[in-house]
Amino acid sequence: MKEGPDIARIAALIGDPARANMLTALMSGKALTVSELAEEAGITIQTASSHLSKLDEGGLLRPRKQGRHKYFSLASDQVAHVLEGLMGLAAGAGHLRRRTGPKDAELRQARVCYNHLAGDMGTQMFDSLIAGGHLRLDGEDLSLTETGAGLVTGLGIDLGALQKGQAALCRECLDWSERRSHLAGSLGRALLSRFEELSWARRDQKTRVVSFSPNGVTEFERLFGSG
Amino acid sequence: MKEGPDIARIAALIGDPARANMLTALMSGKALTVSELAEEAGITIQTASSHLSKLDEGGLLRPRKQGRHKYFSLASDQVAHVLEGLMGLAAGAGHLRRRTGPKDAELRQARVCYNHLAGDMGTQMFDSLIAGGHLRLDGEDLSLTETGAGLVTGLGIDLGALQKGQAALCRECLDWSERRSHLAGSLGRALLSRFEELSWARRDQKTRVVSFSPNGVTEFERLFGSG
DNA sequence: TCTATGCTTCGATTAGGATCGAACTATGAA
DNA sequence: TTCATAGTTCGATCCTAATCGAAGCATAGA
Repeated sequence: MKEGPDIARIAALIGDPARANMLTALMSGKALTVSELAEEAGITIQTASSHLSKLDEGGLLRPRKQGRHKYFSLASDQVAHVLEGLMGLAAGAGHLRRRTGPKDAELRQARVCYNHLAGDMGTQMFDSLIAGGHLRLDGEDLSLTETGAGLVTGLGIDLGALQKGQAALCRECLDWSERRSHLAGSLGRALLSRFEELSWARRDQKTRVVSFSPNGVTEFERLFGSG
Repeated sequence: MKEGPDIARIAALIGDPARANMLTALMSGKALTVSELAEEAGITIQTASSHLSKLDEGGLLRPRKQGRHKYFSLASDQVAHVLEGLMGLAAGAGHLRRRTGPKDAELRQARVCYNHLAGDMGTQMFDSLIAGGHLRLDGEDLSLTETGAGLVTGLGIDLGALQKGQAALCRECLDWSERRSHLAGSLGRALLSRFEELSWARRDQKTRVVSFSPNGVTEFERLFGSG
């Protein structure tokens, strides 16, 4: 009678309207701050903070501190999957929220974040590397797998030289427009440099926009295509 | 900001310990009466009755009156699927319930997930079917190949009858104890039924444990052996 | 250093709902 | 009919947890 995992704890976490609203907002895949989630749920920041620590403790969220902000995203695809299932039960047809309208299209598509690729293409590359098993995320630590090393070397990047430096090879970076992770660290920097060397991409001199050539787009899609 | 399906309402229904216990009991696939479910949850019949009408109103259960008894079962595979997903999250968060007894080991080896085989043997069968080319996984879609159809028919299952129903033939279901996929859908259900018909396996009356006979183990290994 | 902002903690209040006793209805058996 | 069993409804109690004001930290920027 009392066997199996404690499903009630998790379900009760999702079962509060305020928390459910926050989780629904996070289904966009974006990371959101405490204040944003508070507004999303229609409650004060204090209350939101309390809710978020409960959700975190329950393993549903993944928090990341960045400066004085604290970003939350869903802990895993598994969580998203369960939430979607619940939505299916609740309505059968209800669906996701609309996205925020693109303001500066070029910037949102591809731009430089310090020294690596950010924006839509940055997150796409990151997601593809994870999905393809080239990059592995263990808690906070990001590491390159063997197949990932092969992919990078195949692009003509000297991995040994990168590993000599004292900077981390792989790091997650969260940027403000997509609110999702993309690849930073020395590898992230090397990849963008390599794209430029291959004339796949070119940085605009005055803005942070990164423009891809037609050939660059093709190659990028071949390597990191979502289809 | 309050648009979209009301996931909180459904999750709150599952989030009460007493109701969660009843739902977990119903994961065995059997229909249970109000009194049985009350005992299962450790509450009085009055309270159980109140809970059950709420679950019914929420669309999670399917009630059937039979004489002066009222039998409840889960409303659909979809409900079972969400419950199994929640178990996966709970198990992942380390919120396993209480003592791990010998029952727990049996549950992990082979159990009923609503109406199909789960646990170690469930995932083993699934993996074997994939590896043998009997089942093909394309993204989210799972389909039976020609050789798979042959295998199933050879077991004495009427594939044509299954395909007539409106339920999906093959579906993936995530296993909370193994954290891997096993086979759900009408085919998953048919396979378990067939194992029972052949006296290879037998469901425990009170728990979700599935016990295989010595001969059943042999046959199962012959068909889905990992060697 | 000082100020502004983002978040957390503490305490008090309050509302919702889980629970059970008791009474009531419905079905089946004698 | 009368009795027994299964389930529902009602009312009162009680307890959990959501909520927010206020104060306390922590970080960024000047």
